[in-house]
Amino acid sequence: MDDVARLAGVSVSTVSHVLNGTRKVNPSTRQRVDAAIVEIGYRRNVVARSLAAGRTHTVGLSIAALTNPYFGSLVHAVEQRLSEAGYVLILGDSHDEPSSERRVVDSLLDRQVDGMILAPAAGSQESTIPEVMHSGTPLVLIDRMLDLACDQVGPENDESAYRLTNHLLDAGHRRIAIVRGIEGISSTTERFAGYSRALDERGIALDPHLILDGRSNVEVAESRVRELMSNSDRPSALVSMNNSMTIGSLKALRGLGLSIPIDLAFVCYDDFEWSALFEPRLTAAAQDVQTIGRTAVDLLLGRIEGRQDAPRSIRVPTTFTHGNSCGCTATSAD
Amino acid sequence: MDDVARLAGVSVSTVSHVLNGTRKVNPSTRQRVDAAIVEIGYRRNVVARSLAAGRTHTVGLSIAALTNPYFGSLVHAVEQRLSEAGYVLILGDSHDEPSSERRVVDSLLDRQVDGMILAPAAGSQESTIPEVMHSGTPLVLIDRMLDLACDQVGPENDESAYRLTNHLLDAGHRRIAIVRGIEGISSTTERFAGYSRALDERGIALDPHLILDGRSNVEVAESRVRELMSNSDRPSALVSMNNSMTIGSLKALRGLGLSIPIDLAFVCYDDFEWSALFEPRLTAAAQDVQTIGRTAVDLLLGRIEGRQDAPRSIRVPTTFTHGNSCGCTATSAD
DNA sequence: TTTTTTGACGAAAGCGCATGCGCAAGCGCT
DNA sequence: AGCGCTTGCGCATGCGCTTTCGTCAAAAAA
Repeated sequence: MDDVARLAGVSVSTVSHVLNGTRKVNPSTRQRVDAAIVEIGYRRNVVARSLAAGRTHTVGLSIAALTNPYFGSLVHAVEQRLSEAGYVLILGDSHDEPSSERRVVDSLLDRQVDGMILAPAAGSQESTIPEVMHSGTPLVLIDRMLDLACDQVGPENDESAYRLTNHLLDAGHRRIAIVRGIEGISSTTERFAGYSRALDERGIALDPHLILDGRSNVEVAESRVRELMSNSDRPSALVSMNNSMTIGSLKALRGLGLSIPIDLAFVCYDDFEWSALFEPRLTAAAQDVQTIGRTAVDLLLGRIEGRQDAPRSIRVPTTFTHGNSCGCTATSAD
Repeated sequence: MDDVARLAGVSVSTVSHVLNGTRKVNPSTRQRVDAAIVEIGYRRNVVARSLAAGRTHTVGLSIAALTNPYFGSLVHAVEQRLSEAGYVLILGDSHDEPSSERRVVDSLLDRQVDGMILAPAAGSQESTIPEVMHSGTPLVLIDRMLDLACDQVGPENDESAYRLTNHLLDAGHRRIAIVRGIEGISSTTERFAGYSRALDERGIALDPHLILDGRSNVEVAESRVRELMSNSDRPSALVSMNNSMTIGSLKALRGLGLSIPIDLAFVCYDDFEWSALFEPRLTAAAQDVQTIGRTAVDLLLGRIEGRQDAPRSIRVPTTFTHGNSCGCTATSAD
């Protein structure tokens, strides 16, 4: 920048101002500066700029498990919105482990991110999120809701699970099994609550044998479902609580040579891009990942801009898709 | 840091040195410093550190299309390796557009990334990659190979496509159609070359009607395949050149009520996590995304560390999976 | 005792920018 | 001519660190 200033015959502050448009500069001067910039091939140093200005135009995203395509889409949505707003994305994966999450978060904080979006790891350490809040860095939680006073955006869980379960109940099923996701996160808890509520309303008691913990891991889900379905007293229906659980379940069923919906009615939370070409078509509650991501970014940018109102907690509704995996004949049934 | 130094009764340089372990410090002093750090709740400012030290410990990744799950996995592999090495990932999406790519790359360069991994956008501007090379920032190209003197790592294309095509030829097919990906990238060119070569070796001329350009877009592929298969003189086999093309093709076939492999033998480049539960099971050449990502990072870190040898160009082989979509009876046939 | 070596640390000069403060010149006005 | 006002720009400080150079005392060698 010194060189540019010298070549253009102005001071560095003027160069800085034409670069940022932070104050009026005489058109002719501006041109000289621009020319000098091109001639030298000058490139601004954003690190120095960040240090001097106290802002990095950087947002950190700590994702729980990049392996999950759901989070992949989330990253995509977030990146897109951020870059539109002139921010840059720093990505970290916590592998759903509290200690990793801690490292990621610390690293992001050290890097002076202007804000942070966090998909809490399962069993996220008590201290790490409060640490962020305490640091003053704007924060919004995504996907998994916590009982904390900060902005959050996630999918509608309870009602969607309730609806899926009810759909099976309406079709006459009474022994409905469930494969849950990983423990300790709101998604799992709330979706399970919706399932319980639906059963409860019909006076059906929860049967522990029908409650499977797939721990959000495809292999685990597969083996649990395989076990369940190898018994003689199989359930007549199964509701899967997230995409990994669905893949695991389907693998298990396929492995056992069972077919949907003949041997088992099946509905699931989360949908897939390829579900349209899958037989049977899945009856599912699909998340609107795009909206979740965008909303989170908008919320965050608002805070960065200085918004001071009370924390908001936003739920993005799911879309119910009726396929034939549930085995019911209704077309637009509920 | 000033505060810490004051509280510990030492100079800032000592604090810096205990923080970084850059010179011997008397244990008792070190403890005083550590205590002061904890007491104050001090957190290092990586931005200032980067400015002073001239290194950011940051690597930029410009991906061609985050929407594609393949790139999602790539991001995951890269992030993992980087974080193991103590680096942080800055992510940008070029949406397969040269102008976007330009912006992303410039932004990364401005941010003083220590190195950069780039999945070139289709039709990447002539100038943008040379710009990076010229800037002196270590660079490795990923997924799509270019005719440039820099490190590159991508999948084996030609041979894999050759093998897939040959597999169909061996089964007796003679009219074999192909859905290609987006133009102007090595993956498309090389895979097509493999296809051509296979046909050529059997003395079969290329039939323009059987060469479909899906432009790496699911919808485009779907409509092209639909067109093709609506004709009376259908091919007896189809080879799809990447995962989006496969989804598009399958959608089209399903839409037309055609079934694989009865109405059409099908093989594809790229495999899916869910392909195991898909009927028919796909005969496919699967990329080893994990290896590609890791290799790229290792290459890059080497350069960052100062390696100066000639640019390497690494091809990661694919894995051939024999399903039943090809309609042939052989079990381990080729 | 004197000299050399070594270990432990401080002072200060930047790194490349942003930005508050201030100065000078030009303007219309009284 | 004197006044306030605007426009256009330079000076200099500081953002929070790293790192070179140098100091000083204690230990080792002479």
